[in-house]
Amino acid sequence: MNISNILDQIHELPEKSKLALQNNVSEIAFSKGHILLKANKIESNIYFIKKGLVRAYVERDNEVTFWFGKEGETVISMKSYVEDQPGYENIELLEDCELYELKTENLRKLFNEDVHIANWGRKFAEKELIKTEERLISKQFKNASERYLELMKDHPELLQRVQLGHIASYLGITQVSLSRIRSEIK
Amino acid sequence: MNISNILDQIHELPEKSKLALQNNVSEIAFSKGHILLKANKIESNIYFIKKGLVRAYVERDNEVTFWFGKEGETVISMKSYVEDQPGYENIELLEDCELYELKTENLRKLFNEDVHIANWGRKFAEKELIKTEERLISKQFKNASERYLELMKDHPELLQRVQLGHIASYLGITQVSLSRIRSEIK
DNA sequence: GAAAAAATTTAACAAATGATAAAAAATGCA
DNA sequence: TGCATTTTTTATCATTTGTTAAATTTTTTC
Repeated sequence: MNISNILDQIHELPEKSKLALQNNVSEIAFSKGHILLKANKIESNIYFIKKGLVRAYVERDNEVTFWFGKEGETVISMKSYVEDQPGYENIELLEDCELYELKTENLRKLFNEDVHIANWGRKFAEKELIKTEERLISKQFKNASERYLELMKDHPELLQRVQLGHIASYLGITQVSLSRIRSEIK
Repeated sequence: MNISNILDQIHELPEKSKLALQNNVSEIAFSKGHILLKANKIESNIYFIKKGLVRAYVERDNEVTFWFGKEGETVISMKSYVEDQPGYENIELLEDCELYELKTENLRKLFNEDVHIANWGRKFAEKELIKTEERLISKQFKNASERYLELMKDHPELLQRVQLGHIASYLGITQVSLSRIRSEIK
């Protein structure tokens, strides 16, 4: 997935604005297991995933996974990006990844200079918001097995690429409960 | 809470841009029980709450409340606003309300014309996103009584203004469970 | 202020999920 | 290939939350 497609997929941009963004993007690769963003730290970059898979998790007694990101998606510490404050999430690579890197600082400059890029950034946040809102609502009505079936339907490839412990955590249940649910479904 | 404060609280705006926004805002009042936004309908306005309290809920077998809005907050069907598609939420007034009304269509025009307003819209979505993300994470680690205590701490006034059935639904539990939790805490 | 309606609590039992431990299966690596 | 490690499943019991119904309290209305 190339950077031009990724940017357009968020919101279409005039050629000139898109180039301005692309000029601030560099490519970088890390291998599986690498921690890309760290909790309790102000992050100064955002990343677009060219290839690979990552997860966001919060540490408490246990680790709670609350997001998976794959090709075309954006890796970002919202707290850093929006409020310039340390975020709560760690981002771990679940596969070797190729990434596009963009400095938040440069993006902010572009937001102030170019109305198209400002609206692109607005669309980005709006779309993320809708996804998050839908998950919150799903969590509020559906029990664990319904949420599992929903995930299988919407993102079947995740089940191939992610170990079940992380999936269970993402669904808000223990791995043991997920195993039980899976055995009941068959 | 006046419109100028509300707009600035989202993100500060140069005087000229703020006036451009304010010129598109009109005042309107409805009484308790009124349904301000309807599910399965493309909404063409957004509202800022000058005075009063509302809730957003989704209908299934039962009603699930997933948001409360009070003075200074924005009432919006994200699906309509972002994707021009019918939203899933109803917005009901829990108290008599005074509102500022803004046509989505006019706001969109301003987004394209004024970089300050585009960035204001970006900040709005970003801040809403952070709030939603925090709720999702809270839902993922915390059990019902922890979430109740958190709500009591962060928004104690809600408990005075909203009936417990709605609070229970917002917390993702039944009213009976909430009663049990409340009796165990005392 | 009394009757009616609505909201909240209590109780008893059912169902879903968690915790812990052990067994089985899959994966990684020498 | 075969051993060690990690992941997943299974089993048992504990805890939390849901369901239903009834009792109590609060609010609304006449």
